[in-house]
Amino acid sequence: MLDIKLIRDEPDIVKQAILDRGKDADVTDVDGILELDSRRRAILVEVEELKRQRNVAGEEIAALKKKGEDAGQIVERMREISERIKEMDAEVREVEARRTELMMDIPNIPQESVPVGPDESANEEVRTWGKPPRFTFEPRPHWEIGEALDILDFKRGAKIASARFTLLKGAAALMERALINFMLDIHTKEHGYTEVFPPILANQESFEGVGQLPKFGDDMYWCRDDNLILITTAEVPVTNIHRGEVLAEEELPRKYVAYTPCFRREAGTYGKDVRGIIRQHQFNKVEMVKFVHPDVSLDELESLTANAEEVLKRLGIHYRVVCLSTGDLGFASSKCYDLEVWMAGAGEFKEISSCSCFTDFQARRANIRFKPASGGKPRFVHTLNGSGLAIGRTVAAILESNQLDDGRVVVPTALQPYMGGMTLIE
RNA sequence: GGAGAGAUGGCCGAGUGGACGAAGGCGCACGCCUGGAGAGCGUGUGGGCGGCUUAGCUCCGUCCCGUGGGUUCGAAUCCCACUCUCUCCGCCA
Repeated sequence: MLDIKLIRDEPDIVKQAILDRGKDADVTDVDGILELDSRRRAILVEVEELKRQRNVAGEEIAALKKKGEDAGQIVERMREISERIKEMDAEVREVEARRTELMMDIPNIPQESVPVGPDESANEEVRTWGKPPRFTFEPRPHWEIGEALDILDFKRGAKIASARFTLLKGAAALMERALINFMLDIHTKEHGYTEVFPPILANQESFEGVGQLPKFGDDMYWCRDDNLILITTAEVPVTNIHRGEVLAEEELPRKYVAYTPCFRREAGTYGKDVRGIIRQHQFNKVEMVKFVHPDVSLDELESLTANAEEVLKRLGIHYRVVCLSTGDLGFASSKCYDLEVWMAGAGEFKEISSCSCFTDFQARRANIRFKPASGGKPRFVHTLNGSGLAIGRTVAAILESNQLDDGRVVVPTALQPYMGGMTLIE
């Protein structure tokens, strides 16, 4: 959520941001908010004056009664005022609710350094690492490799659950587990993150706190009987660790890393990535989340991205870093780098991590603040998060990058200790 | 799932329908005291919204005692619903 003061003072900046983002655009909402906001304040001034009168009268009544005198007249007068207050309070509540509703749908303001453009075609490649592997044969996509090795079983995954669920067997299951440990170890032991294992179901407030509700409920699995939702990413529970809290400035930055399964209905992606394990309803992910001081959030985005990149470097997988354009930027994000890994079999780059700075957008929704060390009022922290990395896609990338002409797959050296010394999948 | 208890300021803890947001204590901050520290003494110690002024960090108002409603001229205090925590029983990885 944006600061109402920003919308008041700089409505044109907000409108421009909405236009730059393209698709969610409805600039008239800003005017609607401004109107409701001034209505709200006008009523507030009036009703607070009435409340003041009520408080004064209350003291008078108490004093009169103490003296044993009759306060009937004042009471009678106050009865009317109270009635009026009740009406106006309800009005304020209603106006406020409508204002908040509109505000919840306004996306974050992109950073100035974010390229302006309508969609992913305007994204900017920031850097690349490594080179695409060369083959003396036609490299195959991971689903062919996986089925041939009998480690990816799509048919049975579908039988057990539905399409876009995959049964991992043998070396694939082992690699999945190994990658989780491998990544967690890097981030906890070398990058200074604290490991957490959060609830995999979260309530509605938690989803609202990170900006996934009310807008994107269609993509979630709801347990309606219990009013809980399967998390779409660890960002949801981990960011909400500090919902409603005031941290000490000295506690910043707070850095967490979590492995969790993630669940997405992938509504509206029919026909996209239908083969393989790129787009699944259930997938594993290691996620980094940071709570930082507002002054350093963009630096923290760079280091967060570097932390994610480190995993790919250790695994020796070719990738590039892309700065998303305004049109491709997530709703809550002010700046975002995607790490795209080279899928040797498919011959294209695929997103494997998304590292975002949300400035105070999530913190305002989730009410996460810090107390400045120099004193003064609490301020909103800035939040960031990034995958480090999506596990399934990493498996796919390894299978495709490290395949041999006979169908076997070389286990990356760095991962071998995590797979019981296995060097080759055959 | 059944039965019961409870939710007050950073923490502990009192609280009557009407007294700067609330006794007391702890903690914390500043000051005094001290050669220094401690003790002691003194002062202070939350947040949201809004107004004025256009920035007072020591202005004014309003709201906040789990959350949301209700009763009342007035509610932390009475009523209702919900949420959470704790104890016991049952079931269970």
